[in-house]
Amino acid sequence: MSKAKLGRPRSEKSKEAILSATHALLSETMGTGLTIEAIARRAKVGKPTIYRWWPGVADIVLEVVLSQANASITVSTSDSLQETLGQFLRESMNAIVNWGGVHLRFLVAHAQKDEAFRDRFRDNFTAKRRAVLKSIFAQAMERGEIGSEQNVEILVDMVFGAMWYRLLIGHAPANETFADDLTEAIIRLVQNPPV
Amino acid sequence: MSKAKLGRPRSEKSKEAILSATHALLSETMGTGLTIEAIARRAKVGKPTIYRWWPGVADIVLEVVLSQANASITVSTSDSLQETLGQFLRESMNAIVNWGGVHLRFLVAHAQKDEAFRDRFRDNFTAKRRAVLKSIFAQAMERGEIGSEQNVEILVDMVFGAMWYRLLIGHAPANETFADDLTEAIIRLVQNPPV
Amino acid sequence: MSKAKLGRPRSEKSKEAILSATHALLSETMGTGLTIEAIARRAKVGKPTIYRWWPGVADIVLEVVLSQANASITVSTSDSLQETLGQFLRESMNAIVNWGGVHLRFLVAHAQKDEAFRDRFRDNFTAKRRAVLKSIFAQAMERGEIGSEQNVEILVDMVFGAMWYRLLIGHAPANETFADDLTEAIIRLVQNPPV
Amino acid sequence: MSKAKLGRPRSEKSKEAILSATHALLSETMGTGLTIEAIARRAKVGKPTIYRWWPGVADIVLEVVLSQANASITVSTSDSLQETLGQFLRESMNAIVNWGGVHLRFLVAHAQKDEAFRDRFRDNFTAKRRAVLKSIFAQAMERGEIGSEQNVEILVDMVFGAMWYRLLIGHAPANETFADDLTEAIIRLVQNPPV
DNA sequence: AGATAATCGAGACGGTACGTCTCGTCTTGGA
DNA sequence: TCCAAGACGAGACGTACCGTCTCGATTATCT
Repeated sequence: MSKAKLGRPRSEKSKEAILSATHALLSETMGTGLTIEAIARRAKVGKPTIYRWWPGVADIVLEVVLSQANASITVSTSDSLQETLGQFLRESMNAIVNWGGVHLRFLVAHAQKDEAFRDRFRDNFTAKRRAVLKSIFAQAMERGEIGSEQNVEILVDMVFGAMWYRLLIGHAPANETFADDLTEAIIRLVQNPPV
Repeated sequence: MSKAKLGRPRSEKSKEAILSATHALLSETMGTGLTIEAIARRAKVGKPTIYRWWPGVADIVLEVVLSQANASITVSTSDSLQETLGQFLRESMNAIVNWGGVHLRFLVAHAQKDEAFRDRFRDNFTAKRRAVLKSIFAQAMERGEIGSEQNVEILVDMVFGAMWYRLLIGHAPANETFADDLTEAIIRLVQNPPV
Repeated sequence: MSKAKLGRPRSEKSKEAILSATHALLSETMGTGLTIEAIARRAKVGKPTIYRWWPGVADIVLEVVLSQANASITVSTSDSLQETLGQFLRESMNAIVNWGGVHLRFLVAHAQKDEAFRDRFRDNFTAKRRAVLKSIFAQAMERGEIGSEQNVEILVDMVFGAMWYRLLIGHAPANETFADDLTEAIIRLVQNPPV
Repeated sequence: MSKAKLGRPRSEKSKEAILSATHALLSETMGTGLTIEAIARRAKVGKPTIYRWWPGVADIVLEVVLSQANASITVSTSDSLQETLGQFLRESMNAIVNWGGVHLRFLVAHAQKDEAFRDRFRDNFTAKRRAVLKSIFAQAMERGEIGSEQNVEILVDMVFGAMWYRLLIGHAPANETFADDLTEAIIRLVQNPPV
C-alpha cells in the first residue's frame, strides 16, 4: 500500500532546471552567487519546491557533482600501478579543471559549517573515491609493486590530500601536470630501488 | 614622513576584546555563530570599529590564528628527519586538536568564497608553514636521508595535504596518532632500503 | 490581465500592526523615536515587510494620518459661512490636539528633506484639505457673504497657514479657542460692514 | 575675575569656515547633505571644535540665518500700510528666494524633533519677525487704516502663516508675486469699503 | 623666559539606524 | 498532491552619522 502514487507527481522538468541552474550559477559566479533564491529565480521555480527535495543548497551541488562523477569513474584494470594511478589522477584533475573545481571547493567549504552535510558529502563522494584509490593500491601491493609494509590508508590520505590541498589553497595549479608529478612521486616513493 | 601620529590612537583594549571574542565564539559555536554582529556584541565594541581594522570576519580569525601560531612555531634542529618531522607534525596536530581546528576549517571555508582573502591566507599562513616543512626536508636531503631524486615540493603537498584532508573531510581523526603514522609513512617511503 | 492574484497575499494583520505601532511610537516619543527598526520591533514584523509596502517611515505616518483624516472629514452644508467655517476649523483643531499634532509635524518636517515625499504629502493630504476649504469659501462667495473681489486662493493660504504656523512654531496654542478666534477674524475681515 | 582670557582664544577663521561651509552645503544639497561630519570635512575643522561652540547642526544654521537676516531687516517707516507691508513682505520673499529658503525649511524641520531648539528658533528668529510685523499693523491701526476691532495677533499669524505654508508645502511659489498678492489681499480685507 | 591653559586638527571610540540581502516557512490559486 | 509565485518573521550585512574621547601641536596670558 504505497502512497507514492497519490497526488501530482514530481516535475522532472523542475528538477533538471534546478540542477542545471545550480551548475550554471556555480560556474559563472565562482560560488559567491549561489543561493537558493538565485537558483529559484534562474530555474523559474518556487523556493518551496527546492526545499521539498533538498535540505539546502549544498545538497543540490552534491547531486550535480555526483551525477557527473558517477558517469566518469572509469578505472582501467591495467597491470601497472604507474599506468592505472596515472590515468586515475589525470582523469580526476581533468574533471576539476574543465568542469567542477568550483563545485568541489563549494562542497568542502559548506561541509565546514554543517556537520550533517559533511557526513553526507563524505559518505556519497569522498568515501567512494577513497575506495577506488585504495583498491588500486591494494592490487599493486598484491602484484608486489608496493611493499606490504606500507600503510595504504595513509597513502590514500597523501594522494587525495595533496590534490585537495592544491585545489583549496591555490599555491600551485591542480592540473594534469600535477597529476603526472604526483603519480611519479608516489611511484618513486613506493618502489624499492634495485639492490 | 608618516602621519601616523595624528588623531586618537587605536585602542589596544578593543583590539584584544575583538580577538578574544572571536576565539571564544569560534570555539563555542563551531564556526556557525561567528558573525561581525556577534563579535561586536560579545566584545562590547561598535561594528565600525571592527570594519575600521579588518575587511571581514575571516581576517580577524586569521589574525587570531597567526598570533597563536607564530608563538608556537618551534623547529628543533635535530639531526634526524624522523625526530624533526615527528615533532613538527605532532606539534601541528596538537595545536589543531587542543586549540584551533575550527579556526583552520573556518579559514579554508571562507577562502573558497573570497579569492582576495585566499591570497592573504596563503601568504600569511600556509606559505610560511610550507617553508618550514620544506627546509626540514631540504636538510634531510643534504644529510642524505632523502634521495636527491625526490620532489620536495610534492612531498610537502602530500604531508600538509593529508593533514588538511583529514581535518576537512573528517573520515579519520587528525590527532597525534595520525601525526606519528604520517611521519612513519614518510620515513618509510623516502628512505632507501639497506642494500 | 493583472498578475495580482499570484503568490501569498498581503497580511492584513501585519499591515495593521505596523500602522498601529507607528501611531503608538509617534504619540509616545513625540516623533524622536519613530524609526523603521522601532516599528518593526514593536509590530513584531520583519523590516523587509515594511520596505515592501512603504518607501520610508514618513509614508507610513501619512497612511496613518489619512486613514484617520478621511474618516473624519465632515463638511456640514450649513448656509452660514460663520457656522460652516467655524465647525471645519474646530474639527481640524480637535484632531490636532487630541490625536495627531505630532503626526502632522513629523510629516512636514520630513517633507523638507525629501522632495518626492513632499509631493505625495501635498497631493494626498494638504491638497484635499485645501479643496474643502476652497469650496466653503466659494459657496460663501456665491451667497454674497464674501465679496467677489477677494482672492480665495490667498484666503485659503492664510487660514491653513495660520494653523500650520502655530502648530510648527508653537508661539501660541493651536486649539479650539484659536479655531474660534481665526473664524471670527476671517468673518470680520471678509464681511462688508453695513453701509 | 573672569577666566575668559586664559588659554588659546577661539579661532575666528574656524568659526567663519564652519558658517560658510554650512551655508554652502545647505545650498548645494538642499538640506539632505548637511551633517556635522560634512561640515567638519568641508571646513577642515575637527568635530569637537564644532560641538564646543554649537549644540548641534541646526544652531549653526540658525546663526547663519540670523547673521544674514539681522543685516537686512529694514522697516521703512512709510505712512501707508500698503507700502510698508508690501515692502516688508517683498523683502522677506526675496531673501527666501535668493538666499535662504532651504535654510528656513531646515530650521522648521529640525524644530519639530527638538523642542529645546524650537524655543531657541522661536525666540531668536520668528518672535523678532513677528514683533516687526505687529508694529507695522499697530501703526496702521493708529492711523485708522485698520479697524480697532481687528485681532492683530491673528493677522500676524495669517500673514506669516501663509508665507511659511507656501514655503513648506510648495503647492504654489513663495516669491515676490505672492508677496504682492498677499499684501493686496490683506489691504482689501482690513480696509473698510467706501460707504 | 617659562609655565599654564584652552584651543586647534585629526581621527578612533561605542552606538544606532539605515536599506538590502538571504534564509527557511507559509499561504494562496491553478494544474 | 504538487506546482509558481511571492509574502512572511528573522537577522546579518556593510555604511553613515551621532556625540564623546584622546592625542600632539599651537597660541595665547600669567608668573
